[in-house]
Amino acid sequence: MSDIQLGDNLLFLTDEQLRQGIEAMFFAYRGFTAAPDQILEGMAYGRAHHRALHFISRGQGMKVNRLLTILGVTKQSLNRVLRALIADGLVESRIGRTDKRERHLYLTEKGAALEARLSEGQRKWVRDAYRKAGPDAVAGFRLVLESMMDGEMRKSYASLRDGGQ
Amino acid sequence: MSDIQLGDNLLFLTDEQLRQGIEAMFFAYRGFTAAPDQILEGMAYGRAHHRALHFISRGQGMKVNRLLTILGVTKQSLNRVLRALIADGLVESRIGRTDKRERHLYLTEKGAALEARLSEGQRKWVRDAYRKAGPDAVAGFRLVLESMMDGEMRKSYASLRDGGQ
DNA sequence: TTGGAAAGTCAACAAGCCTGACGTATTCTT
DNA sequence: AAGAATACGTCAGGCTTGTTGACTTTCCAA
Repeated sequence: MSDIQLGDNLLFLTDEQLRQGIEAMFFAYRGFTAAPDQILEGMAYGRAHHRALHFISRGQGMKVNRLLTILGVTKQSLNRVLRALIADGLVESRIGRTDKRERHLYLTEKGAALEARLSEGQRKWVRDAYRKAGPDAVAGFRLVLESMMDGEMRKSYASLRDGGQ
Repeated sequence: MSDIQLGDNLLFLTDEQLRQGIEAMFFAYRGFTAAPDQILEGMAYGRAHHRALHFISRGQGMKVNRLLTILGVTKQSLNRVLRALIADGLVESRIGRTDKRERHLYLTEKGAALEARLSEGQRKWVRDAYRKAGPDAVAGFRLVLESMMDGEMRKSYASLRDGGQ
């Protein structure tokens, strides 16, 4: 392919530059999941449980369907995870008041405690990286990640940020 | 925990900021893998095969052990993937000249063709995001990702960049 | 009242990771 | 020369997380 790509703003994006970005993303994501994975190993939970806890924590009372959309998995896949969390008393599933078909998901105290433990480890890890890189880099980091999201993702992302249900 | 963290350089890192970073990483990584996944679906290969092809392409003649370290998986796990790629004529495994225990991995023409197809899709995707975000943001993005890597990862990352064996 | 949406369940399966144990060829060390 | 170490491959079995397909229950709304 072409060696050099000059964008709108003279952005130099050689294939080599892009490859390095791809590899950086790969390695960084591994580190990103390492901390919570380590806490979870030995417990009967995995990454999927962590993700469910995280997003339920973010939007208490969230409907199952919304969680499904955010996670981007099938309901059958989520169901297995959710069933375990509910059975173990980490998540409570309450029937909707106005629409009784809906199930609203809440973390119990026990669930919130585990979520906090997982979250703290991961935040510390991100914070350390942010500190090393500095505030300007962080702003750029966020901007690129947001540019990477397509319409659906950005909607989920924004709704979490704004506390939307 | 604390609401506001003032770092060395007045970096503001509320828990909310950090959570958003975590979520952005989660969503972005989904998009990151979507393009190659789509190309691969229907073929008999998955993400693991893509990764192997990518890194073999980056370091032609790479030893199995090095690929193992980069990927961070067990040899049994890699072996299944590699066996398929070799059987299908995408990867060639040559016995080492100086040390005959070693196997050196090369992409065949066919392997290079698939790798290129996968890579082009992913590079296009990254390039689009980079364009949207702008060069300053890209520099920050890279800096944060590199800050996220621990020692081992950074070594792998740097060695690929420098063409080290 | 009937069609359809929302949620849940069961079954079967695959990818991709893991551990443990073992085999083989080769090279290094003593 | 003998034994230890290295590099790689393989068999067996298991776990998590994802998939599809088929089906039921509950409930809303036209």
